[in-house]
Amino acid sequence: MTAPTHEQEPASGTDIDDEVLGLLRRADQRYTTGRRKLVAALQEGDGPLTINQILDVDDTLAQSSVYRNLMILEQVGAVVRIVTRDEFARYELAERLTEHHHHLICTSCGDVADFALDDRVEATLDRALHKAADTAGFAVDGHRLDLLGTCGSCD
Amino acid sequence: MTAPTHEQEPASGTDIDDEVLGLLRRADQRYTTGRRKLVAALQEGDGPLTINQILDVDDTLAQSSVYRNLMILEQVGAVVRIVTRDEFARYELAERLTEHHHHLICTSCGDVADFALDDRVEATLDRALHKAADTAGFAVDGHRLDLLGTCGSCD
DNA sequence: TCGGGGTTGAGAACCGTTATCAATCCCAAA
DNA sequence: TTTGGGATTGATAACGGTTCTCAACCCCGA
Ligand SMILES: [Mn+2]
Ligand SMILES: [Mn+2]
Ligand SMILES: [Zn+2]
Ligand SMILES: [Zn+2]
Repeated sequence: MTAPTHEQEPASGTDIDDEVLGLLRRADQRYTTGRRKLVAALQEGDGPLTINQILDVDDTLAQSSVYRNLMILEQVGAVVRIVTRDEFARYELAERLTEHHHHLICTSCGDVADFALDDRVEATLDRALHKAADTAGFAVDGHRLDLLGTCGSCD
Repeated sequence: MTAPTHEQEPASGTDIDDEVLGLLRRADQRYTTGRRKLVAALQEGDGPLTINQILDVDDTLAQSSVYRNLMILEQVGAVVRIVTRDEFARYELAERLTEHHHHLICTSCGDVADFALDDRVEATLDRALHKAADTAGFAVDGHRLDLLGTCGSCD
C-alpha cells in the first residue's frame, strides 16, 4: 500500500469485467458479448476513444449497437462520455473501474491521452475546489481537469 | 496591485470593445453592430452562454449570424467555444478579455457558472501540470478545470 | 454619389447521434 | 433438452445542433 487516496481501490486486470457485470446486473441488464468487446476495446486505449476509434479496434462491432451500449454502460456507471473540442464524443471506463486521472488534449490533432497528478496536488486542489464551491452554494460531485496544448506527435 | 498573476492585466469595462476591435482589425474583419451586440450579450452572463441564451438576451440577433459571428470571433481570439455535457455548445469571452477562471457545471440543469481559484493554488497547479506534461512530451497551452455537481437552484 | 466587396439572414444541407423495428439471441421455465 | 418470450442486435430512418448557400443589404472608400 502507498499513500492513501481519496477513493477506494479501483478494479484492475480482468475483474473489471466482474465489476461491470455487477453494475449491469443491478440495472437488470445483461453483459453480452458485444458489451464485453466494447469494454475490452476501451481498456486498450491509453485515453478516451471515439466511436470510430472503437470500431477500428474491433470491426466486428456494429455502429448502432456501439452507440446504444455505450449509452447503457454510461447509465449504469461503467463508462463516461467525454466531449473535448472537436465534434466527436469520446468514451472511457469510469474512474470506479480505473483510477482518477486527467486528459492531455492536443489542439492540433485532437487526440486525447491520460495523465495523473500527484496525490498531494490532488488533495490541495480538492480542498481549494470545495472551498470555492461552498461559497457558491454548489455541491461538488467531482472535477475535470484537462491540459490543452500540442502532443508529441504534432511537434 | 495585488499578488502578481501569471498573465497580463485583462481589459475591463467597455474597452473590451477596443480590444475586440483590434483583434478583428488584425484579421481584416469589421466590428459590426451584430458583433458588438454579441459581445455585449456575452458580457452580461455570469458564465458561458448557449446560442439560445444569447438569442434570449438579444432577440434582434439572427441565429445564423450568431453562429457565424461566434465562429469568427473565436478564430480572432475574442471568444472561446465550450462544450460541457449536454448537446449545446457555450460561448464566452476569451480570458485575454476577462480573467482566468473555471466553471461550475450543474449536472442537473446543465447551467454553467464561473468561479476562480486562489492565485497560490493556480500556481501550484500550473507547476504540477507542466511537470506532468513534460514527462509526456506535451507542450502546454493552458488548462481547463471544471467542477461537476449540483447548483444552488437545483438543491 | 456611386461602386463593389463585406455582411446579413432565411433556409437548405450536413453529420454525429438517437429512435425504430423486424430478426435474432438467450435465459428460464417446463 | 425443448420451448416460449422478453431482451438484444443492427440496418436504416429520423432527429437536431451546427454549418453552408446565396441573394439582398450594408458600409466604406474613391
Ligand atoms: Mn484531479
Ligand atoms: Mn486555473
Ligand atoms: Zn497531436
Ligand atoms: Zn442546476
